Amino acid sequence: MAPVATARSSAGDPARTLRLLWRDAAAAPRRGPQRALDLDAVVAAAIAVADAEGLDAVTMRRVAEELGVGAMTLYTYLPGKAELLDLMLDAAYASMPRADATGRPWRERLAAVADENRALFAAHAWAATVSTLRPPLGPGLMTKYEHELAALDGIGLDDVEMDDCLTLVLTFVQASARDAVDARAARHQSAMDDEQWWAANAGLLARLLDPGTHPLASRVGSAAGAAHGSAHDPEHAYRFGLERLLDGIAALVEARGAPR
Amino acid sequence: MAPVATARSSAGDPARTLRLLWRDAAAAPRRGPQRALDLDAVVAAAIAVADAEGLDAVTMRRVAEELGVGAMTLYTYLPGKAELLDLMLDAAYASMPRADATGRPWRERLAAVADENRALFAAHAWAATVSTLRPPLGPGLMTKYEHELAALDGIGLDDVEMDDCLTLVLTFVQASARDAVDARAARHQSAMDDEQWWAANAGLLARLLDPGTHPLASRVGSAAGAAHGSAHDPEHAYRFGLERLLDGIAALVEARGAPR
DNA sequence: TCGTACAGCGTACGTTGTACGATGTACGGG
DNA sequence: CCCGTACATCGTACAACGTACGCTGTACGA
Repeated sequence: MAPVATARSSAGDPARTLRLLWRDAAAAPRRGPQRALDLDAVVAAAIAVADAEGLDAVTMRRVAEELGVGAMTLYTYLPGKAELLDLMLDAAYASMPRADATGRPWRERLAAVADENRALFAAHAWAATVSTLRPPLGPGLMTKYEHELAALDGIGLDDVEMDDCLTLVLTFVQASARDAVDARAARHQSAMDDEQWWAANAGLLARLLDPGTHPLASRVGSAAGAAHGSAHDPEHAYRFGLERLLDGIAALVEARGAPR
Repeated sequence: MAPVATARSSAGDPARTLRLLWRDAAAAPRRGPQRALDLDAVVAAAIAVADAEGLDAVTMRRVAEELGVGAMTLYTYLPGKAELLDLMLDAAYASMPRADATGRPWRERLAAVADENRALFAAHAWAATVSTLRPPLGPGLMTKYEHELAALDGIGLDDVEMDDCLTLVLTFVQASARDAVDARAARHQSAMDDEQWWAANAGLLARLLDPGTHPLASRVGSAAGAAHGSAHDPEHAYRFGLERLLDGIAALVEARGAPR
């Protein structure tokens, strides 16, 4: 088979999850034997496995093995795997380098935000596969959110529009990054990279697809295939899409009669 | 735990997969007992299960049970689950209603393409979770591709740009739809819908987030939360994002000096 | 008529998250 | 100083998953 798991986070009690994310010291126990590890070590080990071998390799057994403990020991640090994913993601957010771009034009600032997120997904590809519908509301995300909103501050948008524009850019960057993850997973599982896959299929498809009934598909499909060497080029799609997105946001900013 | 599987397709031999997608009759056997089912019945059963209970419920055992046969019987119709996903997706593409929009302005045509895809994901939410990096190159996709390229034909873009713009729109619609799937899966697993989740977290977060160090996050976050009743509103994000995207593409079309 | 190609499928294996309960540790009240 | 108890650790077990293997029975071609 060939599944690439994406996982959902935030499954359990919100208060408990927030206490973990913010490392609430009051939650620490008083009696009993000393703990061999701490939460940061567990999260770091999980991230190391995910970076090296993908999110599928992050199993409770594997992370425990990495730390030299039994699988069930992890459950004394965390309620379950969903919370581990929340903590991994918030830690990844916290680790992002954030260049100060004050004074530059908003378009440059927003492009930098997109590139920073693209770099995040390049460093931690697994992060692109985690749903952010219910994001980990930890210190890492909050710092990231504050920084990214600054790119959209003072250009004439209201608060909701600022959030809308940021969401749009981040959704796009994440969607682009998922393709890169899929490409890696596909290569790993089928021992065939995208170019080989496309080369194997393009010839066969040419015999099945009638250019008479599908003139545009035949012409444009082969033009795009030839240009990218495959059915899809994630790098090109990112650069092209980001420019269109910024143009679209510029139209909104101009409609609001903005300075800078 | 809380995984929402997305699955990869196109794992095996490309020629075999294409023969299945295009229902190559020459691949049918000559001797042996009569078959109780056909490929279309298997695919239809799998789609029915996925529509009703999500892609996670589509297991080989479950689909077989739905058809009144043993699990291993499916392997006489298909090489494996990856091919089943390819066939499901191509069948879903083939089933999309396609209104003729010739004569209308390109922006309306492209918005219609986006809405048609959004409707696909509304009818078959599971389709949004399948990677399309290596799409099922079957008749359903080819018809869809031809139809969608027509929306971008004759407006001054070259072949590669037409494919780029279509890819951008489809990537965006799919990313939006994934959020809707995640929302449903989250509700199913945590017995808490997005508004309840946000209500439970917003109050707790307010005590952890310092408005002094995170002024924008506090202000914009609560404005957006109040506007949507949650951390994220997929429906609003779709409408907002599509308008920006079309504006961005319009800038490209104008730069090419287009008519219509 | 019968050899053989094929359909159907029962069983089994290795993998997952995690519930349960046994065992051992070390703190705090007497 | 000492022991009850709260806690850490983790071996075992279970119900899923995809699918490899090999057996049984069918029906076509010679």
